[in-house]
Amino acid sequence: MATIREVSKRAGVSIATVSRVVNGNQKVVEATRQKVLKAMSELGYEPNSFARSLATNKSETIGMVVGELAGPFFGEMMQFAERVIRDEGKHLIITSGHASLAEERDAIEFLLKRRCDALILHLDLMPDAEILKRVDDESTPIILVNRLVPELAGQCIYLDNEAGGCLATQHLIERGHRRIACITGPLYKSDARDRLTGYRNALKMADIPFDDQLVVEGDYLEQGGEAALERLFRRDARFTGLVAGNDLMAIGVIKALRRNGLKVPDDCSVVGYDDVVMAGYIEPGLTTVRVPIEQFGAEAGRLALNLGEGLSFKVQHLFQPTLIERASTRFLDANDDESS
Amino acid sequence: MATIREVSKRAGVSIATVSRVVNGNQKVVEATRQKVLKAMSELGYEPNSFARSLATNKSETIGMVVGELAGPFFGEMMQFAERVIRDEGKHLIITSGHASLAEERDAIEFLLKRRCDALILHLDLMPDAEILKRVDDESTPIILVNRLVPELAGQCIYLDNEAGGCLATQHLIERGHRRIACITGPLYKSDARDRLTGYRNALKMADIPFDDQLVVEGDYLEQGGEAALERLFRRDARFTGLVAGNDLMAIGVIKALRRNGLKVPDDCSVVGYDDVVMAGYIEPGLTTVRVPIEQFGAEAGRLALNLGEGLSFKVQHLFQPTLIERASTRFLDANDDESS
DNA sequence: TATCGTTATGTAACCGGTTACATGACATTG
DNA sequence: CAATGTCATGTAACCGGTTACATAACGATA
Repeated sequence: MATIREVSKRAGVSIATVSRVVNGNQKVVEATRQKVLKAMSELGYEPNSFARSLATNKSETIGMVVGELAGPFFGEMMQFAERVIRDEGKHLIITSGHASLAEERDAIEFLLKRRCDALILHLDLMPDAEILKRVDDESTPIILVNRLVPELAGQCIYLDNEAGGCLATQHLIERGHRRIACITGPLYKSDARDRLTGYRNALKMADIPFDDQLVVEGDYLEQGGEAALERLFRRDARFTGLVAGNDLMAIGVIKALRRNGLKVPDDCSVVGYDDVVMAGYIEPGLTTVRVPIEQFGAEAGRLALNLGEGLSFKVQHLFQPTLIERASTRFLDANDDESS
Repeated sequence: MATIREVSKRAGVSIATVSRVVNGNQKVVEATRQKVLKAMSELGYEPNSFARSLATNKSETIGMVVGELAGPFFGEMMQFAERVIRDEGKHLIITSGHASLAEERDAIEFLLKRRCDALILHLDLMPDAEILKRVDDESTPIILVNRLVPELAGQCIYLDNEAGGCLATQHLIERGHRRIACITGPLYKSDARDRLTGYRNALKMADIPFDDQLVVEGDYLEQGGEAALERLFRRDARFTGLVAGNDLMAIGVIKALRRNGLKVPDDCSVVGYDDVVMAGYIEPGLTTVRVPIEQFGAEAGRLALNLGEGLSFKVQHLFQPTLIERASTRFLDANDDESS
């Protein structure tokens, strides 16, 4: 593998001149430039990225931590982030937090050691306080996706989850439902709390009294959705519609309803949240709140490039959810009443 | 950020000694070692990975090219590969080939520039010859996943696709089907050809004559599955069962059958291939050939570590498919005959 | 006690770039 | 024509590690 010195010798110039040609940021007379380019291509020269990074203290690399590498949600986010970042000739290193706080910390350390120019973090478990401390301690810019830490709003890409929770609930209210159950995500997560607040707001706007017997805390997992539904049944809660904190739980709910001999949407309308790929494939198609995950990825990538590489893309931080209507919700007929 | 010289000064030793302590490969007297460790932790020293890579010409990084970062197939592969690689303290850089030959080339160049210690490639479009040439030219070890290039068998992790195609077909034959349609993947891909060969073998073993009117070439996409089915219909082909080259096409087929007023499995049994997550969620659950994608990921990771980092894991190269029976296939009754 | 071998540690060259500063060629100006 | 400024290019220090080789300290042996 050719070095810059070999190129300089062959072109009959100094290494500094070769460096200038390679980086194209300083003036070099055209004739010299051509000599250098010729020598470079003859030798098949490729600059050594380690040497460059050592000298410049820049890695041209963005690090990313996701919850799971598998799973539709993260896949699309990575896909779009990588696009944006590679288009600028930078690299994306992805690591997984594997859904545990220790692993999240580990993944971050791992990327910091690599001296990434910026970090895009999708953290499920790390509390705000710890994130803030890290941001203070480290000089590496940190971008947070799908999460709003108020003190760090300028570094966050997030969804208006209150609006999303409201949207899902209003969809059912508009279709005549008044007894609407809610299976939330884990309430230590702000997005789960926000979605619940949206649910309450929608009820209030429709003058439907809030009934805490209709609310259960879930865990964002499919099994958790089933379990939450069982809990509602045990309470003898009566409802004609249900909003789930995410699609996975909604899918669990639909399965559990079916197991109990109930049909969706005939006996109960169900709304999900996220619009994962599967939502369009299950039976019935899941009505859900769409999170623009591709845009999350792309914008997080751009923000990382801005903060870490000194570029200046325009970045949208706050996104609004939209409702995707499929077949899991229906209008309540005049003669329908409460179902279990 | 502290450097090795600062640590050496603080500990009152030379930089070489610090380096020895950090790498732990040469003898250092325990008392000295402790002094160095103390200085290191007091200064919060982290070795600069660029400097190290520059000196050793090793990056401690494995590069990976996948077709798409999104999508269930690749997600799981990445997940398991990353696990294995990170457990050894190495890094995984993932880039996407974005389903185009130019992008596959680009992705490889990209990783080579980074001087990865080994490359794990999931290449859809690059022909064998080009891969062989690259392997010859580059000194970086290359691992191929889900693909067998005969000359490079020791660097491949692959499935017995002939057995898989046979398995899917036999499943239908055992259930009384004799007119079995086959929608293949793109036949320039060896896996698609192998699966087709498996289909033919199964027929031969059951003394069912091969009928090329029952075979259509597809493209491994959902839409392509629908289109392929339409083509079978236009031929007036009659069959009671169908094996698809992958799950996506099988899903397309099921949709198209339903659009034509036919029920699965009542009017036609359908077998997929891959066992993607969705296969378990669609209605009816898809009977399919399971590709052990997690193992592909893990083994590819281990092989990369062996070849690129000098480790010596035991690696399994060839995997056998298994059949997952769900609800999209059924026994043919005595009174059933040909459908559409 | 002189000599030798062993072994922990130090010295310095090297990896391959970037870049501040020096240099020298040439044009411009009084 | 000397002085000055401009600008392309060269020189060399530096980034922060690794490691071959040199060195010094010490114990063993004759």
